[in-house]
Amino acid sequence: MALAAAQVLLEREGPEAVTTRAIAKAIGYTAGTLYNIFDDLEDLKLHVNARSLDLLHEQLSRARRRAAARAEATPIDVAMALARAQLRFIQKHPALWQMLFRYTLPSGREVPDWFRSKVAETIGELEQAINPAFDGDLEASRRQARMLWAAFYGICEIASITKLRLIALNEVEAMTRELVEGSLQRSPGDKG
Amino acid sequence: MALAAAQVLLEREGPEAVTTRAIAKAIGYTAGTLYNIFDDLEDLKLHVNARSLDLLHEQLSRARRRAAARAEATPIDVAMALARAQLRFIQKHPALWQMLFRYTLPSGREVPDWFRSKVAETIGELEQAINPAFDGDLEASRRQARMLWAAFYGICEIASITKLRLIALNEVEAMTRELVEGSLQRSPGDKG
DNA sequence: GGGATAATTTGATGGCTGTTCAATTTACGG
DNA sequence: CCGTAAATTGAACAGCCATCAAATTATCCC
Repeated sequence: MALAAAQVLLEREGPEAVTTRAIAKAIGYTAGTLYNIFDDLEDLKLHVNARSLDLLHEQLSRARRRAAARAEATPIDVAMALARAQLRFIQKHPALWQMLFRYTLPSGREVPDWFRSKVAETIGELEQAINPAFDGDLEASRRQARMLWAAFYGICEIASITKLRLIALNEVEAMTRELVEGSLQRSPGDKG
Repeated sequence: MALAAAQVLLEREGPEAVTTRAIAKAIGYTAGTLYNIFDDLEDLKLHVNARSLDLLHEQLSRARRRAAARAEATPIDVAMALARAQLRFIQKHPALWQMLFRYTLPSGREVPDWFRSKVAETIGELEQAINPAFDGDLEASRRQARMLWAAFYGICEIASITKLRLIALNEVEAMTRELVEGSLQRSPGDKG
């Protein structure tokens, strides 16, 4: 499968090694053949990202279910379990993570709907995690989940990607805890 | 100046239009000449980013001073003023913002120290803003500032860059307020 | 001013890249 | 076994970054 080969190339030699010729050679074909399967190299990368997203979603889902199974688990506990699971994913597959979110499409191209849905489903795990804290207010839960996920995403990005050394990796968990507790520990209806 | 030409190209035709030939043509030279000034196209982009960062820093600094001048201004107010200033920058110069933070260096290349310092100085504005809330604990203030900035960065990214339609632009301010209040409204020493 | 030296600019070139497409090879059904 | 359909190829095109010897321009000293 071309996607598997692209993924291996991505993880082993970095994003710039994902070229049509390299992928084709890895699966014993020629560059032209890829254009019978995918519209584009961009299209191929999108499908690689879809696989990564599925993998991430699966691991998050597993982590959430395991954390939620404990009777004494608070929404904060479950959210933190999700954060830790995502951190494990990032550390285990840094190249996949990088391609998945830091990659930007050429101007004028849009992310297809089915991909957007995948992302929404993944964030849905966090929504389910914090849902109990919003007794029934699904809309507030959704909003807060997206906010939390985006904020956590930012922390991960600043910490790992650019190697700016602004946030050390061992600070991420503490910062995330601060973030999560700040958002969930106050009573949900509290508008300041 | 080559940097100014590159910036115009970036803002007018997007990141993929920033090529050696295009920049050279814009300033009436040939591609080769750029290599007498910069090591690399990567090096040139780095200097473009440095200019953008200077501009952002200047606008943040102005916003912080103006907000802090008001006697009744709380740290939350000043932090929110900074967030709004940064949002204005992103909306006014989307391409600069994109190149500034979403751009990733080829594997094996590091961000130089002087650039790291610039970023740290910019985040320093937020640190100064929230400093009064941490009565004297500079280290805690620094940590919280970096956390807040990274989280806010994540919200901006998810909202604007990928066009995932997960966060609408008019939700950003409310989410940021939630974020800032959650982090600053609890008493600083409060560890849950 | 003139001539030697240094700095700057160029144009051609090499090795990549994604993408297209006619020609060839392979597979399949009658 | 043959004819049609599908799959694959390899050459080619246009663009990219980067290099470097050659040509041009500027500078300085006499």
